[in-house]
Amino acid sequence: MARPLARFLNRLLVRSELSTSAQKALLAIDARLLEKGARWDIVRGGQRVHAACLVEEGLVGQSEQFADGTRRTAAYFIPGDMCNLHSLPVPVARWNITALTDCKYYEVPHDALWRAFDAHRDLAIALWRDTVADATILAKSVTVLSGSGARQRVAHVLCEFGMRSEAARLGSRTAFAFPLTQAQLAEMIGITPVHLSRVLQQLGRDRIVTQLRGGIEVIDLPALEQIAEFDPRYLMLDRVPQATNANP
Amino acid sequence: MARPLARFLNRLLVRSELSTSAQKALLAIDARLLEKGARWDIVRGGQRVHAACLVEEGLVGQSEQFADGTRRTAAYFIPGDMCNLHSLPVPVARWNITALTDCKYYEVPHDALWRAFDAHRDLAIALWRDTVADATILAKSVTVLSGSGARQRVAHVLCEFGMRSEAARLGSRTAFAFPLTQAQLAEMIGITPVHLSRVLQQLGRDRIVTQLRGGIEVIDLPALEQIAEFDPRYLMLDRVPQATNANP
DNA sequence: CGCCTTCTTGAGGGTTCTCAAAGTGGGTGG
DNA sequence: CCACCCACTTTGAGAACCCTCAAGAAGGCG
Repeated sequence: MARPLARFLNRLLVRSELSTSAQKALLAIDARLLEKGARWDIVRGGQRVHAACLVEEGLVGQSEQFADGTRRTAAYFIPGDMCNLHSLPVPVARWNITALTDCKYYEVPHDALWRAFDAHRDLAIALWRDTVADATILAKSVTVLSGSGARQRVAHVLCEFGMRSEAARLGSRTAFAFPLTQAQLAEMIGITPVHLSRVLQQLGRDRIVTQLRGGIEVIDLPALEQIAEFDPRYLMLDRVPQATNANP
Repeated sequence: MARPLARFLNRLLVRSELSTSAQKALLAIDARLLEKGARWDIVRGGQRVHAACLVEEGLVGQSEQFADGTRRTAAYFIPGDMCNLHSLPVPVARWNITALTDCKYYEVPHDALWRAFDAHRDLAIALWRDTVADATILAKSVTVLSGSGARQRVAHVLCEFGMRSEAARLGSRTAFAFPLTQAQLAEMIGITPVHLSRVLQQLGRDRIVTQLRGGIEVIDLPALEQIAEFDPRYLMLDRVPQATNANP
């Protein structure tokens, strides 16, 4: 694609207004497209990072390795997400960035992003805001994990994944690709694969969701959202009021 | 105090180098000191926010209200933390900011922060980095909640609270004020108060921690850190390499 | 066809929850 | 100084949820 950052611009525009000059500056950035198989570590914790990773295809996770060798995934990223944007202000990685499935991603050099950051105040704020949006999703994960049982956790992640897929124009909130294995999903929501399998079957028997090959179809979205107590506002998919205070 | 943001500057300096002019600009910001009792909502979700809140005394939480009236706290803030810094790039609150104990805090007007942001590039990056540090703590909470039992959760929050208290010069990592009730702590780590009580007693019987009046004393820090699998690097308390790419 | 990964099913056990009641301690007013 | 009240903590017993272990079924790919 001629404009590697096209999808990322689309994501930024969901949450921020951007001047045409800022948009052009972003689209002018060149980036290398890489392709890796599942379980490839794009970044390892401790590394000095010089580029951010823009997911183009597949799914990427932010995970941590524990003493016993198991991994725990704190967040996932879909195409259009800059999974590593926080590496710009914090260039030493504290987390592993790992391909959860086969995937393609762009390596966007930090210095190009810094130049855009310095040249366009609205873009600088949009980038900051984007990392805050990711943080809000993490905060939501904390409350979901700390306060609900397996059925609600599953329902919530399905609601969120659908909404994010729709916002990224990858599908609709009721029918979307879902390439994770049950083992991966189970680990993300903090239950065992065995129990996840049972919960998904129950949701199927209740005629709320069905699993297709590598995809999810939500049959009864209101019911699913009620189980999840899903309130999509935390995703910030509406354009929030701008920080209008201009440089005096 | 003549310089309301003195503690916040201290926190920023833990993670970022700042030019003396940036430091002066920060210290020159004036802010109103407010005092509120426990359970006071400093900010309610949905509100348009015009000031960030710098905790001066007491504990502040970032929480969400659920349909059944219960609250779930995703993060806590200690003196020196700007609990609301993300409101600068995202001025519509998505969370409640609530006094967990009686507390004092400064209301730091957004426009003053924006002026400092615009005038000092290093400060702008330090502010961004600070919100990323908060996000990293949230990510850590996700992995702790999704992957461990009650004993490890308790151990982890005690380790983290100690380290953060020490970094903020409020105590040491083995002896620090801890003004939360067991009910509040239980809700934060996703267990019931009843069970938390039992876990704390067991930690006491094992001679690992003792509870004082409104405080914690860690008797056996290595044991506690082992239970928690605690690795303090995620707190970013060492000064990370600067993003040195200057404006060309 | 055979192997590999993934998903499913079953049974038993452990952790944590719920509900209820009693104990503790600080603060207040008599 | 004592009595009372309130919020917080502790204790106990039974139940629910989820985990562990193990084995079998299903699907993709050589």
